[in-house]
Amino acid sequence: MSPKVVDKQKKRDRIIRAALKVFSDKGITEFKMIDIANAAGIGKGTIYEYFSSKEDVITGCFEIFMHDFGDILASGLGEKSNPKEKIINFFKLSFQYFSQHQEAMSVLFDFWAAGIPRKHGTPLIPSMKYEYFEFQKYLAAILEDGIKENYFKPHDTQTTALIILAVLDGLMFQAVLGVIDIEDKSLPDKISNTLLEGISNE
Amino acid sequence: MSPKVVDKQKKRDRIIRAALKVFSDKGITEFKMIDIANAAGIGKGTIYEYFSSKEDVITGCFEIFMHDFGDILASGLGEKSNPKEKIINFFKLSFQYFSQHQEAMSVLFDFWAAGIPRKHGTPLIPSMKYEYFEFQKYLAAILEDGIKENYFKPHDTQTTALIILAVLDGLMFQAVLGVIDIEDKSLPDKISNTLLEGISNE
DNA sequence: TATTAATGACCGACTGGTCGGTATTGAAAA
DNA sequence: TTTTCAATACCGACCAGTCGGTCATTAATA
Repeated sequence: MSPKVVDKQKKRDRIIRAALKVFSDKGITEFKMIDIANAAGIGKGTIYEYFSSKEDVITGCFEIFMHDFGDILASGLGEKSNPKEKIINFFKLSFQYFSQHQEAMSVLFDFWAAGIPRKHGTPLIPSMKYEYFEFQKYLAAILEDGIKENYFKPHDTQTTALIILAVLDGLMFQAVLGVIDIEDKSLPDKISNTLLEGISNE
Repeated sequence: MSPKVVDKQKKRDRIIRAALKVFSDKGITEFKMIDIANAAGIGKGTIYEYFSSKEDVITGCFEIFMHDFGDILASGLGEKSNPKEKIINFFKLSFQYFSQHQEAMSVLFDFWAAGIPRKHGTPLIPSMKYEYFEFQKYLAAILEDGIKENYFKPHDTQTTALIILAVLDGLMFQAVLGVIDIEDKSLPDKISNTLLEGISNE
């Protein structure tokens, strides 16, 4: 009377991991459902037991992706370091994460593009804007602390937070393009130094 | 004995303009050839008189796009201004261009994603990396001048050039996402000020 | 044996590209 | 001036291939 039973969550996760791998090989615009099935070692129909549609797989992956990355940052930027160190570490941790998950980087840009609102129709990933605001708030809070504690001069922290995110986005793009080397350990320092000290003479 | 003759280049251009409009409505991953035909007021078959394939239309548009933008920069950053002003103007001109061509911004990210190399197969826009290097060289040269003329302190100009491009990429993304307002005239100044002076206290 | 999980053959909607035919042009012939 | 005609431009119905999603069937489990 007891039926066959599997760990639904675990299997869903296995499909997502397979999907992320497929995304990095073929890109979000090119992959087929059968690719994921093959990568996960299951039948195509089985995917539909865990996801309602192709779109659902993509958004599911995006959520896992952002969640993972957010966790890395939150646990890496502990309370022990000062605001200046936090900003430096933000870049270090990001670079580290992406160099350990090279396949995630190119996927990121497909997600980015899929989050762009179009004149007609909803973006594929509507939560993108929300996620972005979360990161902005997080960074702006660090900057505010830094001003209070005299590490930073008073400035528009919301805008600076966006600049920091912009730099990170742009650099990840350059890494995927092959313009910079994500493994270059001196890069995070150079970047944070530029942002902190500027390039102007005096 | 003389056949009907049309200005091939002009018509090709008309198709590209129509395509750019379609791209911004539907995105590069969603548009159909018939969309472009309708937008250009011609038959679908006619497109294939001017382009060999759907892909060819996309890469053709990319080239026009980069060409246009490069021209704007080259003519805007005249020889009369000093290196510091040039950096500031780089952001001003870019913002101006994209606020005047809002439809181009979201297309830019589709291009970006289409330029990303995948493990299997060639990227849709292989010239992306090359174009990026061109912009980097251009900016690095301005920075070198600035160091020589004592506007900037000595630093790694290649990396800074990439940071500047990264900031621009990231901000355009934010604009498309609706996180920042591209019309905000104070933004280019804030950004160049941050890059020039830094945020550190002393 | 009851119940759930897994499957992959199948369906049908969709679309890139083709191609046979039509329209337009302007120089040359009448 | 008018007609002719060959070269070119244009068109959209059609074809062939593709792929997301379904569901009847089978397998596994307790």
